[in-house]
Amino acid sequence: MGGVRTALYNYLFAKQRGGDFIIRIEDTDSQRFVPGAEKYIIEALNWCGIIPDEGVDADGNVVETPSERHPHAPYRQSQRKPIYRKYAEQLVENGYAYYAFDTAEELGKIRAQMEANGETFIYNQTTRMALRNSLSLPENEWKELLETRTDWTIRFKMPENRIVKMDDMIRGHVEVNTATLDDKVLWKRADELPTYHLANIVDDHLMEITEVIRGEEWLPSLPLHYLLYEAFGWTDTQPRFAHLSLLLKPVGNGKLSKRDGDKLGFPVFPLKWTNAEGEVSRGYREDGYFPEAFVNMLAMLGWNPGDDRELFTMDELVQAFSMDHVQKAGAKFNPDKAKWYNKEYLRQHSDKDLTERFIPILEQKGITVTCCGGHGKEGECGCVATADFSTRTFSKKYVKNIVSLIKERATFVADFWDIASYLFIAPETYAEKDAAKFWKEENYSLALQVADWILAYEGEFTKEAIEKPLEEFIRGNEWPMGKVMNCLRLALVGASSGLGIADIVTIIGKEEFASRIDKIKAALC
RNA sequence: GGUCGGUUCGUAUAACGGUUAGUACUCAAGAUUCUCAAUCUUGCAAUAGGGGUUCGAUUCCCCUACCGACUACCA
Repeated sequence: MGGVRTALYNYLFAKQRGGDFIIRIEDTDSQRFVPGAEKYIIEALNWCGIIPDEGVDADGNVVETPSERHPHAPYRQSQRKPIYRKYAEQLVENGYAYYAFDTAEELGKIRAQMEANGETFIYNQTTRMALRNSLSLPENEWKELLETRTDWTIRFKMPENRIVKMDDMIRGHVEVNTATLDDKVLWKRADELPTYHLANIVDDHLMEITEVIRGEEWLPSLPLHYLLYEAFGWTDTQPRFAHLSLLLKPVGNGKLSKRDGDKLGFPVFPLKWTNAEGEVSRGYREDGYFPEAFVNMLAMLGWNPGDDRELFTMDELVQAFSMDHVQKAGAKFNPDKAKWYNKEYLRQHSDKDLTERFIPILEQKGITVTCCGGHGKEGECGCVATADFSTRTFSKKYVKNIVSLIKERATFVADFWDIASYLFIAPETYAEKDAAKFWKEENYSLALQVADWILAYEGEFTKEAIEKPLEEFIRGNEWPMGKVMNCLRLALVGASSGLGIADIVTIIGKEEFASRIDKIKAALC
């Protein structure tokens, strides 16, 4: 979710200014390669409607060769391997970086030892001359190491006492003294790949990036990045930066994690994700969220339009987005609000669309949905509502009629079944509490008379037509409306819930109505 | 520990020196209906604490507290 939000803000910002949104795959850590992750990211963004202008082709593949539309390809850093070394070495030549020969194990040892003494190890001005690098070693020695060994790195030579003055589009002016910073590794001889810092600056420069909107975790690296632009002499085209606060867990402290989703019952991934260990994380898509709702909700988590509006299409977001309304503080994610957004979007969807989405669920429940009337004429499907309860076969129009009546009651399409199953299958059982409350002889004897009246009704059998006369009949007899109706409801629904009686009987038809009345008589009388 | 960032109802946020501190979600109550939802109305509920600056601070400054990020040959 956090990643999608970051991408979304980048996208909105770019589109608002007529810019391009570029996908670049930063896969410089061969140790942490996750199969399928790249494809997942692109599919997720695509589902959200965040379509890159560059980096990914129409088939959703990361572009490997430059072309007119993709002048900056390749977009995978692992494929840009040859580019970086010369930039790293240029830095060494100009005195901004140096070769370091300490192995990860050696440094780990020193670090552990110092921590045992309550000290912190930093590879910087205070320690670098005591370590093994091209600054501390005699030239002939380090040159030999450079030739013979393949596990050295290039480290940035952090200036000793400089205040780096930075600007962040969200946070404003930030200053850091370089004395507190360390000599970060920029390039690794072992796999001939850069680290994030070098790759990011070089690629942003080469790809003509004008704005970088990224997570808060990068803020501490910003001085290094500023200094790198300076060392390369690229300050005039240096991008502007914005650091987004993190998404926090709904309860307690800390950032949102997979665990929270599992524990509190909401997805933290846009799409279902299965990791290498086979652990499955649920996704918003699979949970039945509309992408518009997901995106809208995410956009409002840490940003506001400056007024009370809450519902935005992607285009409206592009219009309204503004960096100075991005929140500085971390935002706790609220799963209830996510559901509310989905409910809002659900009712905006057409009955036709919702019907199509409901059909697969019905089929899973053993319901057959057919074209109406079986006339099979092209383009006339869905015109007549038909229902056959014995074979559980219903026409599309029948389903659509129901959808239009129940969609305001649902948050997800998947709720439709729970809300309306009794319109497809007669109740098997009768809710005990409701039966005890309403199914008393003085009530159901009247209700059965009402049922007879309904069955004998000769006019047009629609809700609009029978509603009034039905009510007048009951009131005319001075029968208790609530009690009578709830007896019928018990027969029709099996519980004390659901649509109006007039709605139900006219949807399921007289025949099914009669059958349900007979059924409850046999069961409860 | 150090560096940096942050702090308005439970949550998301508005108010960019002057408001009875607004809105949405959640929750509660009422209205409505044949029930349940939906809907409508109402309600509960906040400027972390302490100092300044100012005629006046949610807003500017400082301190404290708390939260977070970073502190890898990870991104």
